[in-house]
Amino acid sequence: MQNDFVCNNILHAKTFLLLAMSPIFLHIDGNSFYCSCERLFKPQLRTRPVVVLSNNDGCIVALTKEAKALGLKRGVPFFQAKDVLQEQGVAVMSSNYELYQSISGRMQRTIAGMIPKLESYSIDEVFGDLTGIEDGDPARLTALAQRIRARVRQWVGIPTCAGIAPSKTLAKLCDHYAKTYPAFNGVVNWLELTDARRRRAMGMTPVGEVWGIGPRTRQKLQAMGIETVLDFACMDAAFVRRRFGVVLERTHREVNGMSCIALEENLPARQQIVRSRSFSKSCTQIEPLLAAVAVHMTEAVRLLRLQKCAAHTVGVLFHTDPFREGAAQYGVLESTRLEAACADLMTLTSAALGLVRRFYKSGFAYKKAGVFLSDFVDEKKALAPLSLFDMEKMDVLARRERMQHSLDGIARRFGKRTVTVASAKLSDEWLMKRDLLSACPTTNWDDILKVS
DNA sequence: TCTGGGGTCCTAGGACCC
DNA sequence: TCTGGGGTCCTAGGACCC
Repeated sequence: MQNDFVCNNILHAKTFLLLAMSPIFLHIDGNSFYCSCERLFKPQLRTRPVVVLSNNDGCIVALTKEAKALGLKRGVPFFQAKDVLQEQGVAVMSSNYELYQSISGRMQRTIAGMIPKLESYSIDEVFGDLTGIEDGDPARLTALAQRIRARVRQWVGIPTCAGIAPSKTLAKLCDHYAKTYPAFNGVVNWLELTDARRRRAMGMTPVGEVWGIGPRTRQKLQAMGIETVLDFACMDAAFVRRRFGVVLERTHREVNGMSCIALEENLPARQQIVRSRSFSKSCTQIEPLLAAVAVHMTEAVRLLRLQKCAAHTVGVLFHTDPFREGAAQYGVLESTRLEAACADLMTLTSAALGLVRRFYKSGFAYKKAGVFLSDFVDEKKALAPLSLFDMEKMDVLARRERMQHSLDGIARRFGKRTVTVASAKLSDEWLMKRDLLSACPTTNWDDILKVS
């Protein structure tokens, strides 16, 4: 009996070890996600190339494959591409994050209903853990991925691609292959590829496509003759570590099929919150800076309270336009540590506005402003440092906290722009330019589609 | 004329301490 | 002749991601 028990345990341990050593990851993302969201409620766009612009309609951040086929590229300034866009009849849209966030939620909830463990990695991407599912049978895992794609397509209306592999980095690479080569029909499963095919695929892919290899590292690698993913995979691990550090070493292992980056189901709380925006045009007065900081602080505090934290440090940033050569430049990045951590709009806003007044200099044309919060503590511990010595101060803070609570309620019920601090209304000349903005039919009653 | 915004992690170097 | 060594904390800068 005892022996059986021990044997069983060893067996279990072995199975567990085996599973732990060979996890299987899924990566799914929306095809040209922002563009697909725009197409969702505008069927007439489905047959046209579409691009979506960054904030202030600055540059192209998302394009459909039809737009890519015209030679357009991500990151190109709008004004440079304007002629081509017009000539080719490309539909051009401003970013509508409210819409994209809402569609993203639908997409991720749909996927979450089909697999046990999910990591929401970005607005249009998820990782899933398929370890132990479908008996680990590669063909059945591919079929599962196809079912997920079909359901997202049907329920949400967004086209996706998927990759399956023993590491997150490889799963993402497989997804890239699925997008690049239509013959795969939207899913590439590393486990189903022969060794020769894997090598051929890696040999055809530029090393910069790997998750974790940015422009800088790509340049350094290329200077050493490393051009493709295959070249990179064949490098000596110790050399990679010595020359590039532990981060790239991890990526190198992942590319070789060794999982080093775990699935993170619960996103760790943020350690800082930054809100900033470029202005639609440069501003020389202090009022737009104050207004922008007040508006950004409202949103920053909303996020802070969402993760149930209080901030001990509050800061502001504002600067002139660095792209304007010859113009006088001035920039500020200043913060202050509060006596006690807090999460109320009044205290944080007045601290931030104080910093703006203190460091503002006239005679400059400002192009961007923002706020940041850091040094977070749990909201329940926020008032602790004061509690014994300064009852009066604590009373004020507690009252502000109660008021903030009411503000939260109003924002939830009537919308987040219903009540705001007066400074936010000082000026609107800095507001973002979004000339080509679409409606928000999934989050705004007034925009709901009418069938008649 | 015109060039996004919001994050994270790692490393190197300096200050300080024992 | 000869001048320690290790730990911690902080900050700035660099690199990456979408």
